[in-house]
Amino acid sequence: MDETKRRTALIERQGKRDPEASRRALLRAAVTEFAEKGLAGARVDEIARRAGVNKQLVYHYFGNKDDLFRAALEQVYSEIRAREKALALADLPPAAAMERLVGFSFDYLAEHPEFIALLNDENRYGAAHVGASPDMPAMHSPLISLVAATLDRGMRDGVFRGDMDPVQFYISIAGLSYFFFSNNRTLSAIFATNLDSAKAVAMRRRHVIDFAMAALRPDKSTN
Amino acid sequence: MDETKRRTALIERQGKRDPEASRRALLRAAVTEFAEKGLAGARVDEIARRAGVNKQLVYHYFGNKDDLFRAALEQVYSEIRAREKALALADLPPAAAMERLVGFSFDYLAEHPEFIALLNDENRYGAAHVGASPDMPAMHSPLISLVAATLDRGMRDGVFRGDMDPVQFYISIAGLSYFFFSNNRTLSAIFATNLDSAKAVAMRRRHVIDFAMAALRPDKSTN
Amino acid sequence: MDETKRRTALIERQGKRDPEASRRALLRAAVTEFAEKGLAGARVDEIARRAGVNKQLVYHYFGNKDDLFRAALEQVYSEIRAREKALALADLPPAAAMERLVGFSFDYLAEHPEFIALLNDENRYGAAHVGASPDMPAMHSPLISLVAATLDRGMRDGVFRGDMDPVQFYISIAGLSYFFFSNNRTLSAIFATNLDSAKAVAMRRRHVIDFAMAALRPDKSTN
Amino acid sequence: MDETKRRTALIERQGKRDPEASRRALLRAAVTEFAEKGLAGARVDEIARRAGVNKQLVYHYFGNKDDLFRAALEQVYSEIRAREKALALADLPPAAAMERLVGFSFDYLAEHPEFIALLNDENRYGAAHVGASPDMPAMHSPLISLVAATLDRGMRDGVFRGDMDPVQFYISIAGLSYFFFSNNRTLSAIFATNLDSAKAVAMRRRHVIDFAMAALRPDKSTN
DNA sequence: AATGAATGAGTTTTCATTCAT
DNA sequence: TATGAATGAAAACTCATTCAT
Repeated sequence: MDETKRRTALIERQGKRDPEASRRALLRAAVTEFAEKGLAGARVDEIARRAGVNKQLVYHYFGNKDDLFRAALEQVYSEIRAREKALALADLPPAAAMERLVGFSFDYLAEHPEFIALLNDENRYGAAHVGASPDMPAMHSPLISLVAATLDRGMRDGVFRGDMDPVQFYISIAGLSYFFFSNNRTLSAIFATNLDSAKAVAMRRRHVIDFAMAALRPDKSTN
Repeated sequence: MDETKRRTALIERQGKRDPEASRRALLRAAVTEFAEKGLAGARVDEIARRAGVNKQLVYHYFGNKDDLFRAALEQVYSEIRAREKALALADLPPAAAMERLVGFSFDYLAEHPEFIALLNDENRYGAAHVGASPDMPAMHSPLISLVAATLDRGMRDGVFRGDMDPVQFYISIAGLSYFFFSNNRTLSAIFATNLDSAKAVAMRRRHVIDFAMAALRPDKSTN
Repeated sequence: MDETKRRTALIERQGKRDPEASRRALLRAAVTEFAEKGLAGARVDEIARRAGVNKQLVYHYFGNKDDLFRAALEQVYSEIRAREKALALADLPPAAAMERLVGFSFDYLAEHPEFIALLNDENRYGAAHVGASPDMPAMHSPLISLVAATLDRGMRDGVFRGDMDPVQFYISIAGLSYFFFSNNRTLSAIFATNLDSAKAVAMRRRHVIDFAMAALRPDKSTN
Repeated sequence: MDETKRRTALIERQGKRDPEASRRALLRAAVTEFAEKGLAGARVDEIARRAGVNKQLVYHYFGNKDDLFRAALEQVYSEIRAREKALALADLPPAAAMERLVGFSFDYLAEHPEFIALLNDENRYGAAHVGASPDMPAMHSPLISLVAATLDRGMRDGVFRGDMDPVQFYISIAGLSYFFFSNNRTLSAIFATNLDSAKAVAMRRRHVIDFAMAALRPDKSTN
């Protein structure tokens, strides 16, 4: 009895013995640590420390470091997917919808550097974790459908050029933003400016939207 | 005589007693290993093994693992810079010159995955190595001048729109190609296609050039 | 039951799962290894082996080799301090008390060569570890108070000369014993005798006490 | 001819190709490095660097690190021996001679910390190097004869007590000075004073001479 | 569910020494 | 005599993972 009481007190005091909370804390800590140091550079010790739980729980909940990375990756993917779902582009005219999509894509990367970091690492190792997940395409088909539908609407309306492949277009608009953020530091060094400032980011945002929309214009010169 | 011959053979076979060759071999091995595994994942042992020299020579010639990474980075940067210098865009009309520049940028990344890999790692660690190198901006100014000059010529000729910032434009054309290669594996998984095939690469190449040139066209609709 | 018994046996045999015992074993092994080989010559591997624990525990419990040395040093200092406290000199008349102190000082060094060895090393490196410890003076003030009090009593009684500085005196009596032990081997070589024999040690002990007490006598010739 | 000229120029320019000078430089560098870092802590690379010669010369001239240590030890021993020989105590009355001897012993250690450092290391390793040198006792007999002769003269004159063993006495006066210097840093820490200052050294010098001479006085009280 | 202790295999780095000229 | 290159063995320290409770 006494022992039980002691434990209960401990739990209440420290907020422990909430398995789901421990799991969540670990996952959040993993995303941060993997983003900062990469898969190879991240430390299991540090992840547990950040999460405020015992290191062994990593193995208890996730199996091993690699599986924890996979879970972290799925976590960030599912977060962006959820945000994309909420975009409601169908309610907007095609040009406005597309601008919104490009802007969202830019803003999301601006606000989620950990997404970029995890993706880079995953690509370094040949997308071993993502590749092992058979439901990846299904998970992302809504996105490509969204792009395709908006492109279609714009083409039908005559505001977009008629020969734009949705996958290529998606990669292009993603690339315009992604590269700016993922290589921000070396670009800053190369061009001897600080591309990390709020002003530089805002400028880039305008350029990206403008650049994408310009590329999408019908080619009047061929008339 | 025989002794001399034996020795010469030994030297040729094993590449001994040629310090410059040892250094070069280490640097080449470092580029490969760092590209494959990243800074944290790369193994000094493995680099020495690949180079066929004693591990201690890494420390002898380069100081430590970090400095070796810096040297590898400078190596790949200087290689692309050398190629860029040989472009001779001034001899071409602006549109052709720009297409060539975009095409080159794409092709170089296609052929040099190690450049992308090293750059990604450098950015993960906040460009610590590039930032420490004071001659980085100077090293790359020729490139941005090239873009600016070509843009200027095209704008003067009226074949390019008049409001294109050269730095933003450079980042955009680089991003269109870079993202495709750096994230090739996850993109392949997401879209359930193999973006690594020769055919997919050729298609992407056409798209990138087309996309960039389209964005560069003067806006006829505002006439 | 059987399983429990087996486990208990295992624990007793191997000393597992007793963190305090592991720590103590490491500290004891460190004192020995550092005494034998010095800070630079000591091997962390060997310390762990001697202690019968995993090498990593050194880093787990003590941080690094240097901190382990510091801990070993504090250990030997605290041991001699504990012994000094137990001397109870105040109960003896001054001359007897002083003889006892000098004798103790000699005996302690005779029985604790590791104390000398660690001290020598600490001095070689500029007392970096001791210097970093702010409670060193406090730790040793009882000793110097003891010497000062005994000297005072003897001077008041007229059995000691009146102008003896306690710090200088302490250094002198320590030096008379310390040098004999710390340089025992080279002295033996130089004088072509074995100063390590029980007989030689006993002779030296008599000499040291006699020498110190003689130096302490009031100077009758000045009457 | 041309080759010869080139070499001569090289020699004159760099002062190389003077074997004896190289040897001397190495020995001097070895004494310093071993004194600072100890036998285990000293680096052959560093010794060569300090001497300004190629590392291989260490092996060429001295065999290996251990033999170099032996040579360094013999070097410092022979230096103090030379100084002791020049003392000319026989010309002074016994008390003055003895004061001079004690003072010299103190001053030499004050000015030659490297002697103390090398000796400490040699003792740590069980005087392995000194023990291997068969001419050690012979090398030092002049010293002990000097002490014995001076003691004898003083005893005959009645200014020294009659029962002082020369070896014990030598060890005592050496110890009074040696311990102060060898343990200067820890003593400073323990007593919370700086025993390294010129003033503290001068004070100690007076104390040591006084202490030794007091211990040497005939015991008037037994009359 | 949770923990602190413990481990073995590895990783960077160091270093005395030898090689080839 | 002198040198720079090269090496193998070992050192400190790290880290993912498992154990015992």
